[in-house]
Amino acid sequence: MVPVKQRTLTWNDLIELFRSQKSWMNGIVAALDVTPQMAHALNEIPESGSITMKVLSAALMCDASNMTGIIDRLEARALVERRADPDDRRVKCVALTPAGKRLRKRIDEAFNQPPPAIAAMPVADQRALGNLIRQALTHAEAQRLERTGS
Amino acid sequence: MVPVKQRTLTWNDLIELFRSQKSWMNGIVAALDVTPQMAHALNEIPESGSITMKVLSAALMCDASNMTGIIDRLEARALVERRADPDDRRVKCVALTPAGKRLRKRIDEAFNQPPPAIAAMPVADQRALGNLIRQALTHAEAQRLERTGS
DNA sequence: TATTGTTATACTCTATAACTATA
DNA sequence: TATAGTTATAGAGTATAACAATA
Repeated sequence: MVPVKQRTLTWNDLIELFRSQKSWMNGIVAALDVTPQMAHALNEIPESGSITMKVLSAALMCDASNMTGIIDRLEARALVERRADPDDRRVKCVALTPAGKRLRKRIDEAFNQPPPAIAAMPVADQRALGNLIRQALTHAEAQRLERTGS
Repeated sequence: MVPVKQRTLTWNDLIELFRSQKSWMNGIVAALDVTPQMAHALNEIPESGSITMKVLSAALMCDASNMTGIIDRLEARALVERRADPDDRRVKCVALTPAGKRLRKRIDEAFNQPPPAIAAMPVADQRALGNLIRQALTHAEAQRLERTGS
């Protein structure tokens, strides 16, 4: 009877799981012929309508200059298009093209699956894990608001 | 009474948590004046003794040519040193310098803490999460062996 | 003056291919 | 021939600073 370790979840545990599943995820995005960041950006652009560069770079938590490059690459692939904002001519609105919408849907489906290491667990554990992680996400969001919105 | 969502853990949940905690982690490694990959490499080099470039690149799941660059940067900072392997002159052994050992210890302590979003949860939940994630890690390792060792 | 987005620049990380030196 | 590591190269992501257009 091996005693179960009763330790809290550390950053090391989390990053180790993330790294172990990275090649699975890289394979999925590579098969769709995009990079992880391009996939993330596509996922943040609404199915219909548009999003500004500023909001997009906040969602990807990267610098605005960085966002320019990622959207450049998506635009070169005709997956998105930049539009002028009629109300404020400084602002650029990014919208999905039909091809972008199709790709976004495929990415969305792939990323809403459990990664292989999770899928190998009993379903009850997968659910317990899902509930706990989503609870952690609410704390993360609250802490983010505390940092930025004070 | 809001019903709790009973969904399994998806890749989207996991990556969202990871991204939300990334700036916290980036802050820690930046304060220690290393990049995340440099920190990871330092953590894989044993406290005493050495590790070969090949084993190191397998641990970081990156190409060998990539490993050369990361170790170059650590060596330029005098945190590690390359030694010749007396048994096989093709092999390079990487070992920590005294400064590397000190830094490795600080990294190890930082990464064995729960990230802020986890630390905000009740300790019982943190432990449950730790046990479930470490269970997932054993599945990940089994799947890795299945892929490579068959 | 402040804000949105871009350009210029520099560095890290990433992989592939060609190479050196061993085995 | 095969393996360990490096170099050369190219592309992607990252941040900072300077800039243009607009508010």
